[in-house]
Amino acid sequence: MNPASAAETAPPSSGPAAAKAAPDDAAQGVPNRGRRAARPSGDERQRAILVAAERLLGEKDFADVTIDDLARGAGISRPTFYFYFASKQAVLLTLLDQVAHEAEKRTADVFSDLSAAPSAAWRKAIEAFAGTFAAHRGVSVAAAAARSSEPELAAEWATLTNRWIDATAAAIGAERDRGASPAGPEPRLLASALNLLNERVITAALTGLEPTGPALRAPALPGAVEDTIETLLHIWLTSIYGAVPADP
Amino acid sequence: MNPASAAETAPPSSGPAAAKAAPDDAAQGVPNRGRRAARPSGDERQRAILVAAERLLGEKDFADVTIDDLARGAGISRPTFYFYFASKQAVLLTLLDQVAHEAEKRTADVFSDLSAAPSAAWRKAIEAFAGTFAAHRGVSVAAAAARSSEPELAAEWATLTNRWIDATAAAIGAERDRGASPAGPEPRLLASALNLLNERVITAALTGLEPTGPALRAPALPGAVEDTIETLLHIWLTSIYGAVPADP
DNA sequence: CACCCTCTCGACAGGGTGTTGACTTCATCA
DNA sequence: TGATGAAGTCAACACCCTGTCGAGAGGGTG
Repeated sequence: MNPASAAETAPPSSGPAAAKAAPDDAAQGVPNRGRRAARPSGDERQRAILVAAERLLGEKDFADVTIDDLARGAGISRPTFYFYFASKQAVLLTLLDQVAHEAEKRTADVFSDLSAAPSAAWRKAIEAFAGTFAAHRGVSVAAAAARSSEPELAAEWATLTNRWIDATAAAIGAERDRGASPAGPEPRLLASALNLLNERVITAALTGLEPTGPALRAPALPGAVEDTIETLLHIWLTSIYGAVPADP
Repeated sequence: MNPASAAETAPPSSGPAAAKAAPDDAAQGVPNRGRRAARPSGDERQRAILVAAERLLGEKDFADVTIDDLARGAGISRPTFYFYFASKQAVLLTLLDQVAHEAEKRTADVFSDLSAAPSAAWRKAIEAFAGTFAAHRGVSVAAAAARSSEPELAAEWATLTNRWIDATAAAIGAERDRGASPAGPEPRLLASALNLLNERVITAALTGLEPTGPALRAPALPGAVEDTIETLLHIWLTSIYGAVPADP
């Protein structure tokens, strides 16, 4: 049995390492970044830990996941876990890196056609934002939670959201420059607030138990998520393109 | 078994009507989450724990505060702590109750003069919101952080913010009824999003600045907090009173 | 074959949580 | 007054989780 592949219930028998043969693993089409071995390679083990972590984060809170869970999920012992990661947080950090990397692709050309159809473009941006969170619900929720007690995680999260904020601020500035949008708060300040708005509303929707309004309380209702996105879009559009009315 | 732990640490499978309060907490609006009051020295001890907790939360993360810290801060031993509170979380819950109780007063008449000067009224509301957070920075930040792993805390936080959301939604509905504001997203949906916006932006400001001291009162940059509030107000006003522009 | 380098885990140390059971105080009442 | 029982207190314990150490087991390489 190969502990790296799908062996879920890790055999606690430490005696004979059963996974011994498996000689021609590298003969296949997938080159494994140069390293190959009879017993599962370090790369495979490391990936197994990450896979186990993402699966466990779909089942329970990050705080409730122990290092033993991670290790057994990857078919190794707890001390061996420390050969690959310094801590639980380091695993989450790596996972967050992956999400950030994927998010970069997803949001690359989001603001390309702003002048043609602003409303549609902003909607695309918000949906890209929400889609990135939703596609990695466990990691997003865990990172948002652990952020407050883990400075490294907070820093990584900050750089991730700063990318969005920078892009948003640039887009707002461009809209003002071409006269499509009136003056208002400093673009970066407005962009920060709007992105924090999205972050909070979306994580609230993802965690479920939050005060996000009647629509999200009953997720069975069709259109609940669409209503939320529609509300976000309304706030983005009015705050970017609308002017503050004067008091009577 | 302790009298306190019997009441507070509710097993998830136990009776649903578990929040049966002790008969002696009718003197205040704050439910008694600790021990059932009996001896004055006991009350003082309980209060000493709460005071120590709020002080410690001004110095370090909630996760870094141990029960031993709390106990020693109150001049008792660790086991004695359990006579008064079932857990660290129960202490934070009680602190959050106090904040909620105080917040209720603070935000009672915030929307009274909306029709006279809408902009000024909404600003007052946002400042009341921010002021409540800032006045209890440690508790707010700790509760926002622990919320994700403590369902009871999440529920308490939800009822707290739901009060604001209800008031906001009612005010938005009133503005629409009197013709001051155009149609838009469902009032409660919009109110939820706007309140989550405030929560996130304000906690970000609270955690981002100095770890100690009244962050909102004396920020590093003079005017930084005013700018943030101004940005929030801009988003509130435009999203409540502005209409979404049509795409060309 | 000898050597090293990657990889593995049993065993330990340490710190945190929550519980137990014996003990002290003290108000109350027969 | 002395018995009673509830309120309050804590040393010691059981347990869980984290992180480390040192003794290895293999393959790759000369």
